[in-house]
Amino acid sequence: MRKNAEAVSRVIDNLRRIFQAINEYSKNAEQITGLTGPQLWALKILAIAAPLRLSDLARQMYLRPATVVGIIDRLEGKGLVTRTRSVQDRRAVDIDLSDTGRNVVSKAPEVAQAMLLNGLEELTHDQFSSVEDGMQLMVKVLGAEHITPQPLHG
Amino acid sequence: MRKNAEAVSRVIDNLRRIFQAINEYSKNAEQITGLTGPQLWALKILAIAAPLRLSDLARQMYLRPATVVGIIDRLEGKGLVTRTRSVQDRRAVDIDLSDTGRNVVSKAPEVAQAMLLNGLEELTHDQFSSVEDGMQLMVKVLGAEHITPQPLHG
DNA sequence: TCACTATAATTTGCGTAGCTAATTATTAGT
DNA sequence: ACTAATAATTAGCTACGCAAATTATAGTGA
Repeated sequence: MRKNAEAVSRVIDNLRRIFQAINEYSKNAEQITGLTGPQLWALKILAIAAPLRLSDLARQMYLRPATVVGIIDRLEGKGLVTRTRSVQDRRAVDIDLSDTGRNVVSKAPEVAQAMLLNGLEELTHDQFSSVEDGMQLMVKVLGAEHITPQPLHG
Repeated sequence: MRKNAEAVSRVIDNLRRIFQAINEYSKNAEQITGLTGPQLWALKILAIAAPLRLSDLARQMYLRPATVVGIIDRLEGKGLVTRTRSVQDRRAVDIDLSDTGRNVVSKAPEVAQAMLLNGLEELTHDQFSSVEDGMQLMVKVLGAEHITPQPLHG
């Protein structure tokens, strides 16, 4: 179906704005928490699923174990995370949040999340429906239905 | 206005999917072109505005000049970009695309862009209107109206 | 039981990116 | 002519991300 090129451009520009906004919130969260994006991301996953084996955490982050070792090293150095050799399988290591780690992650700004929740609440029902339908269609257009939503690390 | 919590969750999940989809296209583009995200991003900006002073390029990338020096070093090493000392101000350096650079950037997958354009074209007018309105509102919710859209570097 | 293979985490070594602070060269102002 | 400001670069640091090699443990088959 033929469409106004300007309208299409507007949509793409808005998508770019959204993408950048999320990135900006991410950076902001890093400054506030003193943690890098990947570090915060690991903590968020652990907050949901800890304790986790290092390899499982790596899988959930779509990273190689070798990479996650470094991230966990730094988080352990900050006392936010603990390593425990598994008893059943002494090759494996269980990563868990420390009390301070749990504390940090609970206070970590939920990225756009908070602003999003508030903003969405302030829309009228019709507006909200537009957002709902529009986002749904956008996911389809991007072929992103298959994607399991991950935390917007920030 | 009170809303169905599940509906709100769905919207946020879809936003996450969109964010991840863009990131995945980015990674894909990196593999295809053999260039990293920042390198491709610099090229795309240059494709629009070259020649540019290094400091101006840095400004447009929201990076420090010291960082961009490294990126340009690598692009120059690959023969995609040229450095020319400015005649008017011999402190300044003009960065320009080489012919091969122009070639590479023109063939670089326009990220989601191509898929986006096709996908959007296939929507009905009503669906497209939903996307248009929904994205517009989302930008508002995120407070992202002020953002100048940058290429989705990938 | 012994040998072999597979698996989990780690180490090593490399490249890229991002920053600040210091340095060099040039321009502009007084 | 001297000084201050500006443009790019260099030096030195941290963090990611990877592949390949290493170490320790589990499991399996003869």
